[in-house]
Amino acid sequence: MYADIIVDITHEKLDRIFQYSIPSELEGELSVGTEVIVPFGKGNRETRGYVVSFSGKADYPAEKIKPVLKKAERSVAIESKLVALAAWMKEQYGGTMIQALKTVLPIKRKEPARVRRRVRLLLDLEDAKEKLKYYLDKNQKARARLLAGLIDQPEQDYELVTRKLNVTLTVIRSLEEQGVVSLESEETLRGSVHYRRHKEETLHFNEEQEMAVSRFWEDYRRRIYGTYLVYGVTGSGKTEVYMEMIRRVTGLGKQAIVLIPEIALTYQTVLRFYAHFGDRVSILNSRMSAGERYDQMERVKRGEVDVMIGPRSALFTPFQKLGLIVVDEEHESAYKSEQVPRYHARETAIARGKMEGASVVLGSATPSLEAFYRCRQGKGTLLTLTLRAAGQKLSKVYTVDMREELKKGNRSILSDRLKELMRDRLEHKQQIMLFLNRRGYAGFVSCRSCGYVVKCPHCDVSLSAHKGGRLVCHYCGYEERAKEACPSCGSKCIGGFRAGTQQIEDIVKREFAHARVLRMDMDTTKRKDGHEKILSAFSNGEADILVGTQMIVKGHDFPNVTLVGILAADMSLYSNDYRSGERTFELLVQAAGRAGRGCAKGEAVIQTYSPEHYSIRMAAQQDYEGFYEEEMRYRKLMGYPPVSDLLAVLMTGADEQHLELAAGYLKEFAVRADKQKSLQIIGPASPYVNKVNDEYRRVLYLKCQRKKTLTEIKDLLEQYIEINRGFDCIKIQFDFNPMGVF
DNA sequence: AGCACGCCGACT
DNA sequence: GTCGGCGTGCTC
Repeated sequence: MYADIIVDITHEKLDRIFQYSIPSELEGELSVGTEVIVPFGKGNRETRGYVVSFSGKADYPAEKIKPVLKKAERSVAIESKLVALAAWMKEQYGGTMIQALKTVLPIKRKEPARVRRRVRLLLDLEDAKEKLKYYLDKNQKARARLLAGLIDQPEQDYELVTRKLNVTLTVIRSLEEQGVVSLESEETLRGSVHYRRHKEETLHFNEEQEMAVSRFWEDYRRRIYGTYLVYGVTGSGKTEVYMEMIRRVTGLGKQAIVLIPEIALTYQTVLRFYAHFGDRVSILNSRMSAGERYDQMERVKRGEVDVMIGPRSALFTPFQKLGLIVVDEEHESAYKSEQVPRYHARETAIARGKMEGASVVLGSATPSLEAFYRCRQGKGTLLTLTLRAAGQKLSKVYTVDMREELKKGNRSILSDRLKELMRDRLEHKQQIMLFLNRRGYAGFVSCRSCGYVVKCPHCDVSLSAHKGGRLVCHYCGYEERAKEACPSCGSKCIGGFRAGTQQIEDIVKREFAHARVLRMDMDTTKRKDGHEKILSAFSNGEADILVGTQMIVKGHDFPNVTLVGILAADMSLYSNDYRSGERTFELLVQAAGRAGRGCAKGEAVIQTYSPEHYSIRMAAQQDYEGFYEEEMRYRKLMGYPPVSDLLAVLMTGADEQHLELAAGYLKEFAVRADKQKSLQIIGPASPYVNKVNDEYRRVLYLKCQRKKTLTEIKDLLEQYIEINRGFDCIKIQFDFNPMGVF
């Protein structure tokens, strides 16, 4: 038995497995995640390492394998807790332990900007020149190079010096010993905000909010650390509830993590947290460089931070005494990682909470079926907020059947009802949002005469028209110039089929000549801060109408918006995706919730071709539980999550026939491995996007009532793939309860 | 990252 | 010959 160990995570060259034997006194003492001390390198330096897995045979000359020295002290336990979480993630979501560790541990990359190591000349010019002459005389080239460089500029960056002057650390060290130079490392931790808290802002609660907090606190005081779902309609003041919970938990000397989907982190929210917790708050976002993130984590380790706010990666903040994890907008698909391990931050938060004795609070106006189901099963406590905090009414929602509009002879993309309401709002100087649900519908280019669609030569998807006559593949980045004529039939009638925001903007401008219209989509937010700029412009009343895609729906408060138009509600409904009903409902309710956040009452118009569909019906009534019941019936019938668990096995390979064959073998193996016949196996099938980057793709779905069985089968598949030569040139990824179908 | 090894010019 | 600087490659 050998222990596979990763040493000293901080260096990329050593980021691989080293095998060690296990001495008899440590037998049975080690497990995956244990932090150990091992002898490493020529001098058998004592080095920190983590047990990552165990193997029966050595992949390395057995006589060269050294034994593990000892277990590391428990003192630096944060890391080993996170390693244990990584082990859980690996087990749950597949992939290698290294991949899991990399997502969990903050890796100190070669970041010149961070630990600025500087080399400084200690001698004055005279002495230095003399010394230089001496080195040149003695033909000590490297030393001379370094010194000459420093005479030129007496203080330089370590990275720069080593690279440009081609000297190694050894040279700098020897000059340091001679007192010629000094090597200094100054620590500048960026990203720490200096914010003076003026006064403790007092929170005002209504009865429901009060109830939610005290229900949570009753448990917490009795050391019951559970999972809670704050189900609160838009505007019911969930953030205040979180803040009060955090205030109480941090009051006990514990720390809290707040996860937010990237897009929902508004400046207003940030300020509120600062106002409350001052510079004990730290904020992470995905635009930060690796160095900046590392700095934040350093501050945490020094105990300078109590509250960490950020996207899913903030979940791995190395707090000593983690007391609470909040997952805001828990239903958001951004919480599912797109990279291996494809973890879901909600599930992983619950796992971490259990491991470290922290409570987990999920929050949403449209909870995921997973979260609500969890409460129904008694694995979580439901805390409901039905009232808008400032006492406003919920928006009134109209559904317009667009088929009827067509019968009436209205061919416009705007229904009569919507136009009428828009006119009214413009008269009253109130603002309007028009939302286009355009998922999976990104302006492809086709021939009007023969129907030819321009596709990417490397991927099985159509190219999207971008500004400046470019056609771009969204999967691999391939680009070509827009075509003048159809390559298939030669017709000149080829062009972008763009029922997009731009078209709507034009129509609106034509219909309402005096209205000021702002558009927000991929094109207009490309530039840095484009997103923020447009939103703040709209917020300041610089426009009457905001036209946009999903991004205008998330998390922003515009008090003067009293009308929301949803132009094509069912566009996301008819994909073959088992989550499409849920996603449509979510989107509609969130969009409708944007209206009437101020004092005036809000209205929303849902335009649809399928008003009878339960997702749309229930959204119009803003009836979450009604939707939940309907949707759960469907999931139960089909055996989809959260009733059953679903494991997608995604296989990619350059040779389609070989891939087909391998996929078939894998399925047969799965059938054989499923001893109790409790699995339902679907496929292998060609996914919707059949080819990406010249690699073909196949997908196999495994459904099972018991999650455990599924992870066991996943382990067996991983083993089978590793042993079998036939899978050498095929990449396999597991996706546990995927966000959609492939 | 840190350490040893081996190459190469310089000095006894 | 041998000493010391310097680049290179390896670490279970």
